[in-house]
Amino acid sequence: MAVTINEIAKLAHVSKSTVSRVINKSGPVSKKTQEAVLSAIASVNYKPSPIARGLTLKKTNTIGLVLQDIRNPYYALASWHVERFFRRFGYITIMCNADNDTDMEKSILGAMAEHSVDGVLVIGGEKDYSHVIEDSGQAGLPLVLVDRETSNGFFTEVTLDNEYGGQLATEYLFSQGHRRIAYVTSEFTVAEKLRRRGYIHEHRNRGIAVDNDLIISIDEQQWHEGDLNRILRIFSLDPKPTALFASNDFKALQVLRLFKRNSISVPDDISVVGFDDIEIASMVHPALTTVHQPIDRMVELGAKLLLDQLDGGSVVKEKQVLNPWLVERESTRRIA
Amino acid sequence: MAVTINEIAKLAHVSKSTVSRVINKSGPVSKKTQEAVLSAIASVNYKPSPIARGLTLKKTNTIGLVLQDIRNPYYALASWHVERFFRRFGYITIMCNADNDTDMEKSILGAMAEHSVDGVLVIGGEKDYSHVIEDSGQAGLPLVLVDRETSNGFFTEVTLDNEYGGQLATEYLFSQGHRRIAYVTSEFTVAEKLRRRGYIHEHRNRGIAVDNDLIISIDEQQWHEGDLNRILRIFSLDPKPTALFASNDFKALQVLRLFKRNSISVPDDISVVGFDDIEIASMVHPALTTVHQPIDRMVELGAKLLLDQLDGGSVVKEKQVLNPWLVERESTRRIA
DNA sequence: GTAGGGTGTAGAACCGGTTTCACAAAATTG
DNA sequence: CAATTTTGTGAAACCGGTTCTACACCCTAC
Repeated sequence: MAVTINEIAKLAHVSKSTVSRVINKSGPVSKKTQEAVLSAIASVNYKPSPIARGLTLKKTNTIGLVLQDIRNPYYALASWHVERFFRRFGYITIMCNADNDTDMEKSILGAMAEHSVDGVLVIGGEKDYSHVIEDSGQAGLPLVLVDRETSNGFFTEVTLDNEYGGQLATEYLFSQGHRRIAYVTSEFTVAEKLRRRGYIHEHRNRGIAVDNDLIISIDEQQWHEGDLNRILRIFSLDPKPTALFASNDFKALQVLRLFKRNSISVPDDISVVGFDDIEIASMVHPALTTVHQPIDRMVELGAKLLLDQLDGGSVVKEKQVLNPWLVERESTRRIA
Repeated sequence: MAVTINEIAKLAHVSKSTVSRVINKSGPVSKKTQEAVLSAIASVNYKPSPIARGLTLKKTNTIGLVLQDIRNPYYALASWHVERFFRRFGYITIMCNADNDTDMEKSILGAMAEHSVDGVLVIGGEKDYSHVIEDSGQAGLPLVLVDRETSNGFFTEVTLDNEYGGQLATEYLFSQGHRRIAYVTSEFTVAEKLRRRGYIHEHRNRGIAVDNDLIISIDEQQWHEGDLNRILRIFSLDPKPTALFASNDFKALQVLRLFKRNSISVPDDISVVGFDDIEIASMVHPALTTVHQPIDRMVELGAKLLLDQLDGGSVVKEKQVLNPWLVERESTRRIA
């Protein structure tokens, strides 16, 4: 179908090895033949096949991207950065969703190895990663983990300091005069557990006791009537909380909606802080004060580390931890 | 690195052609040798390389997905469906963002052809597609377009009946007793133009004159102060509109936010209808009444058509048009 | 009993590249 | 000017598969 190296060789009256040399500058070629080959290439718009090339070079210029669910804006944004980054360096990105399923993830990793990706970037996911060590170790596949906490030090990792983030949100609310701060979370993810730790840690720093009645953990993706009531019940506590910290923006938005329906004004009746700073956070009313997670930087750092590995650079089997920061918007206010 | 067909051949004391025959069931093999080969394969966990295979078979089990911007939830959802669909059939999806740039799109298509994808699915994008005909035609690459209006009939296409959708929204508002309906749009996309046509068409059907003062076209991605004021000015018209139709949910959400800031109640003071039914539409308060675009079906139909083409089935160079439907939520109400 | 028709298998060619090797011609050196 | 190195090039091997061809073997049939 497409034009091959042999035809170029014929056209330029040289051998295919010479053509290869010209293309890759991999050996001495006289000025004259080089021009002949180049013009032959140009005349038929020849592009060497990455497949054939990959066969001998063991390099496909393809990287695998494993994420949990592209429908989640968090991963969508991350994958946007990944694809953009690697395209700049001539790589094509293969994207697969693991849907928070470890088995799926394993099979995806297998498929990627089969398809001879040069390296894999894994973003997110909560379970420990030891089960893929043998697979990836066996394949010797360069692997970088972004936003995935693991206990072992086998991988190159980039994560966010979630505990510090939880502390940041809490500290901010304290600084705004709040003393009773509710915390809405789930115990699904490692990140959320760490954020909770930050919340508690900051209370300790201030010498303020943590009231467990203020911590509402809802272990459901979809909130039901009962869950909503549990949140509303914080208003019958004495003294009432004046602020609420949600373990992520998605939860914060649902809280915002709940309050609106029940004619509870934010931030007049209660201040609300989220976590992640997803795009919608600035679009709702009141716009959400939240802890910003610099996914762009995390992903780019991860991508860069992977690229370094591919280019034969030193392998950094090290955890890089980035810091979040607080973005002040309309959902919080200072109180007396 | 990885184990090859030659080692299997050696292990099973047969030739590599026999191994190939066993794997692909492409020729007669005795029971005994088959078992020997199979057990050799199992013993070392051999997986044939898709790269080497692709070289002769000209089939890579890879499909290219071109979209405008994965950060847009619309495309994110679409790509989720695409990836899921093709993975079921053993295909890997390569995803690239064109960022609404035709040149970029062209180069992406080139890169995909180079990487020998078996077919390409293009989702969205507004410009005419004729510029890629020569490229893709030359490469003979199977290509399916989803949600991309083209004038020529060169491609297999799946689109939404946007005009009907515009009509649907308008008709619904009429049926709820509204007579003065504002329309907020931009003239960027073909889809929006068609939706506007539906809005006008439905007015004609009802014998109601279209008031051009009610049509507000803002040709900016990001709305500024002046744009917002233009929208607010509809309330000084006489008679005031009682409903507003936005050409997409993103605009509708911004309108909702604008109204909230100006203490205009939705749906009490004015009803609002959007278009697309993006996920956030049901999460805001009041939840948005909108025209649902069945991206899932569109994408799956497109993917299916592409798959048919890959499997050597008949090529449907035909435009398939799906219908949207209205989803009633909280942002609209019946008036006297 | 031997010609004809399947099986079952190995060997070789091929896919489209890269790379090693050999060798001739040109350039450098003593 | 002979000896040696450098430069330029083609032939061949290789990457890991698939497929075509050839051939041996066994079975049926006339």
